[in-house]
Amino acid sequence: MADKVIYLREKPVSLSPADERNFKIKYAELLNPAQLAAVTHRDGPLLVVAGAGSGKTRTLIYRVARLIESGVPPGAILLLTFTRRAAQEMLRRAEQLVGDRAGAVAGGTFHSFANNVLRRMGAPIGLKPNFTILDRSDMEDVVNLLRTRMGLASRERRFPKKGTIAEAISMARNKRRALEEEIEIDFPHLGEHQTEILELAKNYESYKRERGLLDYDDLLYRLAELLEQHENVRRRLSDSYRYIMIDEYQDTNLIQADLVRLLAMNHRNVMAVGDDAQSIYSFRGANFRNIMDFPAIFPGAKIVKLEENYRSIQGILDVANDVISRAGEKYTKALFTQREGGFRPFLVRAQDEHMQSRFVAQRILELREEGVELGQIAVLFRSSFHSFDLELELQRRDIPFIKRGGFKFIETAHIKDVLAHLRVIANPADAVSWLRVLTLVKGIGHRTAERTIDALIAADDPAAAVAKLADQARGGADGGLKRLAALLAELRDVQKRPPEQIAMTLEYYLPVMREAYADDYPKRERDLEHFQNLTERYKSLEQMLADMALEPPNDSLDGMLATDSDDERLTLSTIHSAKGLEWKVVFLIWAADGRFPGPQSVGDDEMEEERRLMYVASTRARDELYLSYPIHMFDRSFGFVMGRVSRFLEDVPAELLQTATLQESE
DNA sequence: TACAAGTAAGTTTTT
DNA sequence: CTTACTTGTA
Repeated sequence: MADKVIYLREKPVSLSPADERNFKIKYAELLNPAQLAAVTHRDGPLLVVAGAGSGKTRTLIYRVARLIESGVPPGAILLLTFTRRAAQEMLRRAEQLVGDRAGAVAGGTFHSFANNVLRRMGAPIGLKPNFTILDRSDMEDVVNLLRTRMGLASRERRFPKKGTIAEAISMARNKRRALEEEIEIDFPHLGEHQTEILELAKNYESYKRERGLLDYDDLLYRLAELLEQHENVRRRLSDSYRYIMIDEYQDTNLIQADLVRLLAMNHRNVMAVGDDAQSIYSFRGANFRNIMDFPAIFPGAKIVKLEENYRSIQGILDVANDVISRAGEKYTKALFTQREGGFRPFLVRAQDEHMQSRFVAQRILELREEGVELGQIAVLFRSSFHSFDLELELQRRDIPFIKRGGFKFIETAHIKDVLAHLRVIANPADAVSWLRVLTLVKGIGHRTAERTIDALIAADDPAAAVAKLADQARGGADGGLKRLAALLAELRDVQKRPPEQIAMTLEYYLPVMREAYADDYPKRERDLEHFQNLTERYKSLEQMLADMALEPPNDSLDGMLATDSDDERLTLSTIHSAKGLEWKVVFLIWAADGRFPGPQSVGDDEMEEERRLMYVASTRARDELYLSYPIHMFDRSFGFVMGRVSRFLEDVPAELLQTATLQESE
């Protein structure tokens, strides 16, 4: 941004019909009236309540194009979306409309935006640009460390485990509650440990602050802190991003809504797009009431509703509308479509899980015969383990697939091990990674590692400090420490690029790994190879590490052949990860009570969210929708029990669904 | 003090 | 299947 930009802001620009001729794109011909109203809106707050498949993305893209065509510099537009993938996809489509200029639009998730701003401008609140981002399992590592350090582990009453504590701490922050209150409301069974947990949470805060560590929640909170306390920073950001657009607004939480308010304080040019009926992230503190509250935060906001669905045929929409119509909460709109079609969604009863898998695999093969590409088909499920049996069946039949959501291979121990070595190079104060790196050395356990870490952090040259440790080491740890010192020196010495640094780390780590995971190291080696390929393109270590924490590649390798392109692969996905996507044919497996909704959805609010999930799942389908469930399902404590169809489908009128029972052929 | 092996208990969704 | 904690051995 070299040129100085002067903004004229006396009056919102209102275009008379004649002015339309100044635009290359014929907006009025390409958009319906509601979409057009949203796209041509220029200054001031705008809320777009957009139903599933109503052209929400299209509206955002055309608004970006319209702004650019009106002379707004692309760099002054900030597009906050749910995943960076979504942002990139939007910008790609915008580029098709207005050309390369769209590439300069800023975009990403709240977290990645916060990361960038804090690295660039975080100094006033005491942040160094090389801070480390802790993902959830890093956070748990720290909690665990403090738990042992505080002597909370061995007591008569079992102290809650690290995951639960981390969950409570994070949830409190996402819902913007005091931890006491959060424990009382969502974790009443932890009440007896409250004093210790509060103490631990306090230690966790100072531990992070002292070592330049930020967890996911810190990214948002510290950005808010920066904007609130330093008006000059806020002004600078507000001046550079003069038009802010937020996708999936129903899934933002209070702190994110607050960030929007702060960023837009100086110009109020905010466009929020969302669907209250599709809010599925309240477990992360998201609150769909943010949508309703938008006009209160931004008085005078214009509201546009998009209700026409362009995605699904009427038969699919009828089922989806019926599911959501039984919700306790009344939603703002009902979808309609002009896509007629004779297909009614199938409700398929299978004898057991394996039969369900065979049905899905068989139908997919038939569809392929009919000319439907695998890339046009998806299988959705509530929890990622629901697809295990199906994955085996797909492999058996050589159907290539890609799995999204659930398991992240970046979180497996071996990948985290490799990353830890690079993280201590990027931020030598990163105690979490030091702990990992040191305990990997043979002869060093938690005790020794912990005693040593503070000295390492204080040292100017960590590699030399490790070498010194090797000299003093007892118990056969010296050899391992020497090799580690050599690696660290090598990694630090030259300004190498991530791919080389990873290659060097692997040379050191692979022998260590073969010993540590003697039983399954071949699989882990393949993972590491895949990981190496993924990181090939990175030029900066910091960028790579930030990406790995914020946008981890979460595709599983299983069932994926190197030769398969995206079009030739079936998608398996959790419903959460399918958000915003669509396919020609969608299968929803395990539509059974006890799986979907799961056993832990007991409260009314939780059940409402499960219902919205069912709505999201069914509205992903364009032409065909198959809902299936097994009537015999395995339960840990009861063995095989009778399965029942999901309560959300139970009351759907019979004429809206075709029911089918699977039969073994002779 | 480090670590392997064994027992027992709890299991969703994501940045 | 993972995590927490105990016990036995070097």
